[in-house]
Amino acid sequence: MKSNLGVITEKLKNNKIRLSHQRLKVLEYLDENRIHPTVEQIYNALHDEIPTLSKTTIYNTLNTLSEAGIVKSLNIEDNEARYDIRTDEHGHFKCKKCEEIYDFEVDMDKVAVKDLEGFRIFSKDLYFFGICPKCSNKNT
Amino acid sequence: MKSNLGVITEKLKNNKIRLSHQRLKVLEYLDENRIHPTVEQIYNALHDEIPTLSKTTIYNTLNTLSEAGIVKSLNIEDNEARYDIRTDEHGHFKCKKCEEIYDFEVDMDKVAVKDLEGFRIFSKDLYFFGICPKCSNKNT
DNA sequence: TTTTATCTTGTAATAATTACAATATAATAA
DNA sequence: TTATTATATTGTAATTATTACAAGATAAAA
Repeated sequence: MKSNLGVITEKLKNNKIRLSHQRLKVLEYLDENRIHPTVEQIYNALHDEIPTLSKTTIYNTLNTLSEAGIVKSLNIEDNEARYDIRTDEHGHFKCKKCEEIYDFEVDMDKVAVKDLEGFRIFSKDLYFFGICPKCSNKNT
Repeated sequence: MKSNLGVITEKLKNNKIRLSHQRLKVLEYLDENRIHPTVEQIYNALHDEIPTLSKTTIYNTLNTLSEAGIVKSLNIEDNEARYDIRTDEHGHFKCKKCEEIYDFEVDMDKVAVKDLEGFRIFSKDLYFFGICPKCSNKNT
């Protein structure tokens, strides 16, 4: 499976963000692990390869990248941010049992929305909660 | 404007939750101040009236009430929970300028959702972000 | 290669939330 | 009403996520 390093560096260059080793590794990790990881998870995954890596760097990197619109930060429960390399409009389903987060396609324009005349809308977050098929089948 | 103390106590009794002074005050505050407040805001508002009130109590209360489905906790940005006494399905718009949160009506069933066959869905959170009309009109 | 602006790192600070034990209180029974 | 008891409240301390900051390191431009 070929990595998307080319696409990643291109995105950074377009946004005039320096191509540091750490930034590339964080983005590569997000690209290859579509699990909507927390900072902790990213840190644990990259720490072996980059022993000097600091958690502050991951926070700085993700803040820079979300401001540039290259990654999307998710505030889905638990007061711990998660990060998604997909920035196109889609929904997130979180399983209450296994805690896994699934992407799903959604047509936000079909949401019937009254009460928002005169509101300028920049972004839309849609979170569903429930039990995923895997956990539904694991019943006692 | 008559308060809904009757409705509130009824809800607690139905859920076998004790009618403590603190719980009633927190619920009354949420009912009369539809601003989706943080724990901090609730604490500041009630502290004058109940000088011994502890922040831990507010956390405990809100956790109990959300588990019972009497209030809804919102994870809308900033890693600081907000609380809503409305528990029916509706969306939340957060203004990026004034930080105010607005309710809006939404028909979630109209959201075209593929990819969720076999998923049992318990709840749906919809958050919009942008600029509210008040702030749009405050332009330079 | 040199320069310089910016990044990374480690530590310390901040902020939100929870754990816990002692005291207080609501609900129940007498 | 009073006594009992299970549960709630409180204050403090602990935990966890995130940010602030300054010194050293590095990517990009000259």
